[in-house]
Order: sequence, then structure tokens, then C-alpha cells
Amino acid sequence: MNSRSKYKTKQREILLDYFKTVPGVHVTASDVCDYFKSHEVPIGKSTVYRNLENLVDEGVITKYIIDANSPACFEYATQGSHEEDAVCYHCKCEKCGKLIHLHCEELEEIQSHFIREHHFKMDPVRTVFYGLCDSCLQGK
Amino acid sequence: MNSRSKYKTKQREILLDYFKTVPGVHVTASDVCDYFKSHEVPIGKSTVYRNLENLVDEGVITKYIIDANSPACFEYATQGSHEEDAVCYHCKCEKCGKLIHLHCEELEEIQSHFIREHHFKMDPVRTVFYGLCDSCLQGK
DNA sequence: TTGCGTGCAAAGGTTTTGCATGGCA
DNA sequence: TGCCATGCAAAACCTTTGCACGCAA
Repeated sequence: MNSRSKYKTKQREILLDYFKTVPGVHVTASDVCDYFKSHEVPIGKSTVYRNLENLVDEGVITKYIIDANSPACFEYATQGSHEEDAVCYHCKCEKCGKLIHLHCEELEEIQSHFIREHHFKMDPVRTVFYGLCDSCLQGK
Repeated sequence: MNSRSKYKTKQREILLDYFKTVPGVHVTASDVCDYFKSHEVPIGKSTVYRNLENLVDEGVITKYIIDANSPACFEYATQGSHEEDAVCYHCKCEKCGKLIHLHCEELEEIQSHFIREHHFKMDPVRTVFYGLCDSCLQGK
């Protein structure tokens, strides 16, 4: 379930560079494979999957699950910084698929609540809030 | 995506009866199939899947998608349409993979907050909180 | 009788795995 | 050098679909 990269390989670097060029965008594993194929960068499919898993475990990218039978989406976790207190929360609309980034201090209270009441250390980087966005709420 | 049952078939009744005997329990589609097989009740796999989908659409059972590569879970939706209780929150430990089920009124405040401040209708059924469980926090 | 529901097998697509090879430290 | 990572193909996995038959109304 948990894995980490121990070596710094060329493939890992290329994959990471790719994510850095598309911040705020969510891509699937096959998007990544297609991109590399069309740019004639030879990376095996399994290598992509294995590195994606590593990067998720390391908190470098975030994984999104839209539906059981849709492929998972990944996004560069830009907020993995150290300076600003601003933690970025992710909301994903179940209907239109829109990805919303939130900075909200009040939401940080949730983490305290989880620790205090449930002895659970919630990870805001990996947690994705699913629901309906404003547009989809009003549009229907 | 949306379907409803028009006929009341024997298979549908058996499936529904099964869910009534395990309220509050999460079962997968193959759990259901295995159960019927071991009890020598002949129901085809596709029939199980199709009826599960119907029952979800009808609001009789609830579908949970915990992780991209885990099978979907289903649970009998015991709560009446007017009762506020029995919404189940899910916490998944990133380290040991344990799935924790929570019933917490205070967490329902999150939903109000999302609506009020962010115009986002959070879906507690679909949202999974990732983090570290008590055991893993204490070094295990 | 009408047409929906069932069941089997096969397909569908994403993700994982086995194993030999290649590369990082 | 000792492992770890890679890459290919094949497998695994859950779920959906096609089609002929059976059953509910």
C-alpha cells in the first residue's frame, strides 16, 4: 500500500516535470502515457503507474477518484510548500467533474476535530471532498 | 445511468431481504454473490449488479466508492427520508489501509459550512477522509 | 401476449504483476 | 556490486454488455 522511491530515475524526473507543466490540471494515467507517446518519450505503462503511486504516497501529486469505473485522475500538488499557512483543499464536482481549490482556515478546524474526537490525523492533501458545485446546484 | 425496476421479481426480493438482514454492514457485489452461492440460492452475477444499480437509483441502498481499485460497497439505507441520523462518514488510513466508519453529528457541520461559505454541496457518501488512524499514529 | 428481467459467457477497460534486463548509488 | 527500477506482455480485477430464454403483469 505504501511505497517510496529510493532511486532518482530519469523516468521519475520526466513524469514529475510533466506534472509541473500542468498545475491545476487533472490527468489520467493514460493521458500521461499518450502525452509521452506523442512526444516520443519512451516510458512504459507500468512505470507510469508505479511512479504515480509513489508520487501519491509522497504527497507530490493528488489522486482523484470520480467514479468506480472511470480512470483515476492525478494533479500536481502545488501547495506542498512550507511557507504559507494556506493549505489547499480539493473539491470535486460529481456532476461536471470540475475541480475546485479552496483555501479556508475554518476548514482546518476539521482536522482538529478529527484528532480530538476520533484520534484520526486527517491529511488535507490526500482528502478530496466530493459533491456538487455551485453551477451544477443552480443549473439543475 | 438511471434505471428503475418495473417488475417485482424473485431475485430482487431475495436481494432486498439479504440487505435487510445486514443493516449497517458494507458488502461488495461479490460478497453478495458468494453469500448466495454458499446458500445455494441461484442468482446470476449480472442480475446482482443490475439489481444493485436499481436499488441504488431507488435510494433503497447506498453505494460507497472507497478507493479506485477496491470494489464498490453497498449498504441498506435504513434511515427514513425524514430522519437525520445514520449518515456514515469514512476515514481511510493511508498507512495500514484500515477503513473507519464514523457517525458524527458534528461532522455534519462541515456540510453547512461548505454550502454557506463555498456554495458547494458536499456529499458525505462519496467523500473519504484520508489520514492516519490511531494505531498508526502511536507508532503501532 | 408484451416486453422486462434473467443468466451465461464474453467483452470492456484500468490497473497490477512476473520476470528478465538495465540503471542508480 | 547490490538492489531497485524499468518494460513488455500477460494476468487480474471489477463491471458491463449481447443475446436467447423465461417470467411478471
